Amino acid sequence: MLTVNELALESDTPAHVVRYYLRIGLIQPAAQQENGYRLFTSNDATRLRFIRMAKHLGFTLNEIKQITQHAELGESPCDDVRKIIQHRIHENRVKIEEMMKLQERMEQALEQWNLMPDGIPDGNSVCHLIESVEGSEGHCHTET
Amino acid sequence: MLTVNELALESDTPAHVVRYYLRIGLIQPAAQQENGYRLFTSNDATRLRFIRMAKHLGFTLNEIKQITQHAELGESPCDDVRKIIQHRIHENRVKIEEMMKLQERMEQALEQWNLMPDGIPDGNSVCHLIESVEGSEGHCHTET
DNA sequence: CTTGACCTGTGTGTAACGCACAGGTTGTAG
DNA sequence: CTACAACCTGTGCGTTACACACAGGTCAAG
Repeated sequence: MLTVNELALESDTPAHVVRYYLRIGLIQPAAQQENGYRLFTSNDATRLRFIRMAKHLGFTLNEIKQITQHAELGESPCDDVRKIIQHRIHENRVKIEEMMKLQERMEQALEQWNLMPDGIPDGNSVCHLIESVEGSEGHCHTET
Repeated sequence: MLTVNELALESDTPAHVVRYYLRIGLIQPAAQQENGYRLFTSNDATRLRFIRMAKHLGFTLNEIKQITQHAELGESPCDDVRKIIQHRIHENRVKIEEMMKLQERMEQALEQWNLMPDGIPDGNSVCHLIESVEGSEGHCHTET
């Protein structure tokens, strides 16, 4: 039987992360000591390693929870796994594009500001640098 | 004097976002009705539009708070603004790179899985697809 | 006066931890 | 056997930027 710390070492996971996973019910202790300390088997270490793999692949903890619950019932989670990854690939592509647009906006702004002096704010203006950025009035919506 | 809803319309900001900004003290009501309703001036609409501009440029709400507080005291926030953007540009570049690596991992996995059938989980394995992914054991750390 | 539509402030939930705290445990020295 | 320090334990709260729900208030129409 392993303590939280030992399980953390065994599964190459920070101990506070193990405790967090316990808290949200992603893993459960196999037993409990009289003083409240939680105990685990090497099986739990295997599961934790699985969780880290899945996270590394972009699965959320909730999705991982679903997957392990399916697996626990003997149902194959593979179909869901494929669907989730496909969805995540699309999602991630959109996010990356958004961040690249932001990157461009920031770089353009910084370059533009190189030619501008600092200013003292007055009633009309908070920071003339930010207010000078082009296109800050034209856009309108943000997708989820 | 404007109500929350009118301020939201005036500044092109969703009303629930205005309420959130009020909650965290990013904006303050100019006055208050007897029934607790908060009231604003057109100056507040200007400030809200500034906030939206800054957000669009990648500033966090906390940073915007600092900036407006500086401006309120008559100090120029421009120097901080330049520093923050520089920092954010670097940060964002790192994040984008991480997300592109994740994208590659996900795409490689999905392709690899095309050749694999679904599997029924047993005691040793939760999902053989995820467990089959290469390199899921080799890495070790994540930066903040 | 009532009905209905709309608006109000506020409590809570989200993702995935990070940090802090009070108390428990273990090892070593005296 | 005791004193003390180092470490470990569970848990509460804070983080970001909202989204949603809810009970109650306001306003115009009829």
